[in-house]
Amino acid sequence: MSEPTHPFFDPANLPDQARGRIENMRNLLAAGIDPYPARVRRTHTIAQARELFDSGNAGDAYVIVAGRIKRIRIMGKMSFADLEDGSGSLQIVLRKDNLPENFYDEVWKKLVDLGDFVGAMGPLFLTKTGELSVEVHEIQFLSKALKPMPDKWHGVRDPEKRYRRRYVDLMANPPVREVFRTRAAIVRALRQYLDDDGFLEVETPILQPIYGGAAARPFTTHHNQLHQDLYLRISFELYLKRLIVGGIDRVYEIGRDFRNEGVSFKHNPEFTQLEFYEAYADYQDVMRRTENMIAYVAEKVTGGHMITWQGNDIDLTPPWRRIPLRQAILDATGIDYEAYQDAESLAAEMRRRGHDPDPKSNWGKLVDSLMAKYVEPNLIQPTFLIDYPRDVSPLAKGSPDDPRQVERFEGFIAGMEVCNAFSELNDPIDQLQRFIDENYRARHGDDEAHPIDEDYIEALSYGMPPTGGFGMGIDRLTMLFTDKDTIREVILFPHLRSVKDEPAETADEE
RNA sequence: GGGCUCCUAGCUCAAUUGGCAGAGCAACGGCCUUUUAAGCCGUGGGUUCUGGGUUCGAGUCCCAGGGGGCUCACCA
Repeated sequence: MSEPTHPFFDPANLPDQARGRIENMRNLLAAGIDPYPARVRRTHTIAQARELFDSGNAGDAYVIVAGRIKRIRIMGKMSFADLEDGSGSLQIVLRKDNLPENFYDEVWKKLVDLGDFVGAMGPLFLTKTGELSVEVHEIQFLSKALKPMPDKWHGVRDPEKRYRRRYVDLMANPPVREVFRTRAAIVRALRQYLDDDGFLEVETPILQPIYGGAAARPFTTHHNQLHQDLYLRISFELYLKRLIVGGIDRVYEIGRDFRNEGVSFKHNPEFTQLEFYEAYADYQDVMRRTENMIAYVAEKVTGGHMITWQGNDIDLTPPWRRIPLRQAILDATGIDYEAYQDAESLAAEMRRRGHDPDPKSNWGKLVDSLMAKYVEPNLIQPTFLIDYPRDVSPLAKGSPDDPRQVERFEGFIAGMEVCNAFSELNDPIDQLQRFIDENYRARHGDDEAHPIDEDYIEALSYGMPPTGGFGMGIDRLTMLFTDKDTIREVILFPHLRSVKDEPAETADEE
């Protein structure tokens, strides 16, 4: 059994602790002990062992528990160690007298390291101080850890280390696991809610020849055999609405979107989205469903409707506040955007009031920037802003009484946009015109504008019933329920720049 | 992309005005059969992110680069 020649395990490259652990592993092999056996005869998870003892039926029967050694306390001829598996942790007690000849001194004290996985066999008992423990008569190695564990008390703090090596974060910082259990519970509750209400879960293409459904720049990729450029989807919207056309009246998808844009505390290049579409519903129906759905999730995850986020107590009980966007911006800035019918006059008014509008913005984007800067951060309690400018909503249905507005809302909690929804535009002629407008913008510098999706127009031409559509970021929702202030804490492997192993040498070359 | 800021032992963190690079945990050696962040005695461990520069002397000051964090811009 020769070891590979690779710098990774070259002792010359290793810190002394890792070197010592590899040495211990070799000594195990030399003693005829397999450091990486194929299986363990585990009889109980740690939680099951505790239940067994609590039931009073444990008696003197031997159990075998297995897990990672988190702490060791050697008291001479007797040792205590804390064993941890996915269900909890349990103390094991070793006495020199209870173990095979020389095992205690030569193997346990010398070759076992913190972080190793072992199986421990023996009866359950209570120590003098009342700690449930296994009185160990036999220890089996399950997996040797060749790297030292982080600090047993402080864990690992450096965010870069935590995100790049999330496995270390998870093993050293137990609360992190809880975040991802909560995240799973949220997704489970959403599925339950929608499934119970007759929604069909589907999966639509991630690789798309034409991207759309959101204002964002895509990632581009290429299919070699077909000589075809493809995009990673930025939304599911246009595919899900094709399914509405096809007669699937209630449909949803939970999956990954990819947007080629900046990274921030609430933006990751790939993120998880829920979208649902409901035929014969409008945005008012969707609003009611949204607040009920999130309240349902809150009940499932927390048992109630109250959450605390960064010190703010937030009440998710329906109904949520509904404020027309126009009113919200008027209240926050004193600007009634309806009084300024084009970008030039609105921008002028904004400048008059001391704002600094982006000169490239069209009217809709100016309105949106006012909302994002002066309204959104203050929407701590759940709030729907309703009735948006048509300019920024190329897929939403116009309001019957105001051609400049669409039937759209966004939901805000804790100063963050968590969802976006509207009455879907189902007039294929209107939709085509909007695509043409977008395409014009795209060719004039707006790199987030939509390309024309002719097949989507084709689909609408077969007739799509009045439909309410909805999209929500699962990551942001998880931030709320786990009281985290950055999206990186709720994504297991958030995007980070890769570390170049090449020194700066190449930088100066021409 | 701009501004600010951080990067020191396996981990968590110190290091005065530029003056021998330290502690706790972890590791190694010893004592210890009821500990639970065990304790006690002793020992080793550093490319101070990388590369230049200033200086008698650089973790510290300057320049360039890499990575992280915050923030602004951007991101409906």
